[in-house]
Amino acid sequence: MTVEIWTRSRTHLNEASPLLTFTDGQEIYCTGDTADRAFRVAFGAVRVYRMLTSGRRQILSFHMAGEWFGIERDKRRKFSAEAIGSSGILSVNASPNDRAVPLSSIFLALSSAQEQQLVVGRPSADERVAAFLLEMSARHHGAHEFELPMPRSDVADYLGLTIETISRAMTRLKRGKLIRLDGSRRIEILDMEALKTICS
Amino acid sequence: MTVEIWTRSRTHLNEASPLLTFTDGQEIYCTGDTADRAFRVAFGAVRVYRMLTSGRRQILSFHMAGEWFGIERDKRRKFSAEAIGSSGILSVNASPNDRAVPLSSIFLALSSAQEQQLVVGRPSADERVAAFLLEMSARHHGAHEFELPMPRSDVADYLGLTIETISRAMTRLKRGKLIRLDGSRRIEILDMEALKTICS
DNA sequence: CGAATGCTTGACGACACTCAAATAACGTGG
DNA sequence: CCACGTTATTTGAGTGTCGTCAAGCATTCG
Repeated sequence: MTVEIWTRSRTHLNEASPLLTFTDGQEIYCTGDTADRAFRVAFGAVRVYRMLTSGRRQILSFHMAGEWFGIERDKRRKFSAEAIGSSGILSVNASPNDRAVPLSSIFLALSSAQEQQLVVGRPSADERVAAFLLEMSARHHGAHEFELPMPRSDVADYLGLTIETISRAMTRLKRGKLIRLDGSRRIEILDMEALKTICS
Repeated sequence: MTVEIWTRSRTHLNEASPLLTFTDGQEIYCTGDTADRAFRVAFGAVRVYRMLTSGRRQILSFHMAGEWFGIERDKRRKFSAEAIGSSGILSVNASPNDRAVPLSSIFLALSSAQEQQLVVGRPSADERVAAFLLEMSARHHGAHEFELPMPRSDVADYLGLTIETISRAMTRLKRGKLIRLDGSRRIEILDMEALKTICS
């Protein structure tokens, strides 16, 4: 159930962009839905994923404040989207070739997918986790210290690893003085260059 | 060295689309080049890839006749492209938001990248190889029998595996009567449903 | 026919997954 | 504010799978 709070802006004269609020884990859209609208994160975060019949979940992308998501080519959605924590989402009634969705955001989605394709193609767990931390840092404007909005299970399904392997990789990076952990969510990158070297 | 043979068509009044021919392994563009043109495969095939400092090569995508490639967001190319076998390429002088490049091809690139992201995120070699064979079949209009244009080493770098693992997975699928091999390039899919089941 | 290349198969080690337990973090109600 | 229960994360032990190294085989081309 989505609750409409207030109308934030209008991108087109006839298209309202209401701000919807979602609680942690709440569904924003689902595989099979008609893909007749695009979304933008106002606050909080979002995960876009697909379930396999085996029960495995594969997360394609995370989206933070300001980012567009839900841009799909086909009429019916191939993926699902959920809020991570309490989140605010702007919904735009827009077909894919509508100008309400900037072309740059489509290219950004392409670029991100290609980048992530290369990350999960890496053989080593440390490389994937290092790449993930660098991506998260970049999303926080290159900050060396930031908070992960998602639990380990999300990171695991994003990197194609298990939570145990994520945890062990984190521990190795911690022992190597590349990062510092404050709780499991708060990350401080101590050696950015070393992380980049791991990713080659 | 690229050889211009003849002018195939004109998508804009001021933009020629010459047909260029490339030999096996010949470079079409390279990381760092200015991304001021898009390409389309006339015949043959193309691999788009990136080299890591470790010497590892990661192939992002293969492109067959009729497909667009070389569409990148940034001014300078992040990837390289090579011909697979003797290939003909149409070159279009076009910026990303130029209408010479159809929006649908950008969405196709996005969709393909997301799909491949999910394939390489799978833990098992058999799943990746099965997904690859299904993709290749789909590219041949769903044919059950087709010829792979690329060697095992390309498949390996595309799936994030080694040639040995590719070979073993192929052998397992062969032994399970899911496929038949005629040489190493010619594939016949004997049990399409079983392949799809493997991919869940 | 011989050499070169590409593919397959085998042996072995390293690393990630599974199952299991311990610890830490979190939320709730007293 | 603390005690408790719940969930999340870390750590440990053992197994399976993939990568590495090496050899054997097939295919192609001169």
